[in-house]
Amino acid sequence: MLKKEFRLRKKSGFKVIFDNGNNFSEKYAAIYILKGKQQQRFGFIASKKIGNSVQRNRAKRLLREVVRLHISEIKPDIQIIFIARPRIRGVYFPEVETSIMMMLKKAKALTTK
RNA sequence: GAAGUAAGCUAGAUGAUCGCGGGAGCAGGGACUGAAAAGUCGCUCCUGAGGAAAGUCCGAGCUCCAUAGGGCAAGGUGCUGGGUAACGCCCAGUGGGGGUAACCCCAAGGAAAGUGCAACAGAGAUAUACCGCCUAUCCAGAGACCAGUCAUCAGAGGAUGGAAGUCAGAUAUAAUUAGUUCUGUUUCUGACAUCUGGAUUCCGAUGACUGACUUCCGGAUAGGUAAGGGUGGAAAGGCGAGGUAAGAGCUCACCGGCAGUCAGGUGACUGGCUGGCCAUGUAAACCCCACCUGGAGCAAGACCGAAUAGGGGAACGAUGAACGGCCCGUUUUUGUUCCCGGGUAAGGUCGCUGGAGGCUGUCGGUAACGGCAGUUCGAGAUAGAUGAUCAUCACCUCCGCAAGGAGAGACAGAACUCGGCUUAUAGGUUCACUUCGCCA
RNA sequence: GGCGGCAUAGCCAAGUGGUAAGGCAGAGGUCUGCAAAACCUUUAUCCCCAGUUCAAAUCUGGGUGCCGCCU
Repeated sequence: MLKKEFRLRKKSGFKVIFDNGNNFSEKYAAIYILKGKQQQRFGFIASKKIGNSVQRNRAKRLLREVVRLHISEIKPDIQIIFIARPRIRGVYFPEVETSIMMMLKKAKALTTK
């Protein structure tokens, strides 16, 4: 779990990103991404397609863990919404991690070293 | 040892690193967000999912609507007694059903208050008479029997006869002889048996007619009957005996049900005695009886803050609104609906967890449960915490002689809080009991 | 989180305990020189599992899936 500072907590915050952001997707998740001069924030969504509440919570925790471990690599002025997809059920963390990081790199959300 | 029955327990453990929610303490100097209320950012310690947290099916607390009131309607529950804050839950019993048994299951009041429904089949579905059985009368017919008449046939019988035969007698004759002596032949008479013939009569059969009687069959009418038929889930208690024209609880024995009564039990109910014989099923159909239920739900509701408008027009309107089925009653004074235009749409805090709480002991109670004493504090989020990685051990499966290796680990995530029910669930484990087999 | 509703053939659907209407679509056939139209035929685990009843799509209980309302 991220600190509250880095969470998207308002409905309008989500709405702005959905309306103006770019979207990417891959096997385990889809993302909406918005770059600009805002506070760095992240949101996580798991719909009922994913499964019951245990499976939905598990999906969001995996995505949060990816962000937590790699937050220093992500650009500081960016807001991202992660949407879990049904195939994430039963998958272990390392596989999700590599997959998500590949996508973020493709979306140019990482700081260039 | 095998197969079961029942009641429980558990729901991997330990450690390390990096994180998250909550509480307390420290720092209270500051920084940031915001219009404000308020929130975010540091360190230490403590703490952080379940037996079902689930389904939301019942019951309560709590909050608002009136201090939650009355009647009707509507809904729910439904053997008895107890437990409980309450319940549709639990315990103990009663009755019924299942199982060899341990044990399990049952929405189990009333069908004799009334109404409805019971398709198809069947004569008939809550009362019937179709077939059948029985009685009486009538009609027509048939068969058998009786009497009479007629006809035919068969049989018995055998009159008057006929034929040939045998025997006896008489006569004539031929030959013969002593001799009508014997023999032969002819004719006649008699007897016998055979064959033929068949009158009257008798008996029988068949047919026709007449008369009388009885039986049977068919039909009609008037009744009696509910044994039997066959349908159906269900056909007027069951079965047996007596009884009857035929039958029938018509009578009787046993069983079952009902009513009354006596005894036992708090009661459901059980047992005994007596009586009479009537009752289809369905109430998870309406209904009757007893008991229960006011409505909404923490997105309840309260407070703080910001913005704003107590805007304009039209219609309805005290038979209004609160009041969510109706009436009464109470309260309120403007209310409701539609149209036009404007504003807001990233509010916050409390409610929020110490409670019908857990654990231990003891006492009462068959038990559910309750009393008393001691002890203990175990989540409180709001885009919604409880996670990720690694190591060791334990359990299960597979490979392997082994060392070891590989894999799997269920159902499922608090959302105001409790008590239940129901549903999902890999495995592991404890105690008690039943049946069968084997050994001693 | 709370409250409420629905489920009948491929689709739309009627159905008051007693044989599951109807329309569209599909398939086959009749008709036609070929089509269209018309006509005929055909297709049901009444979401699932139990219970009540002689009998359940219907009544009752439990489950599954879908939809809607309340900030």
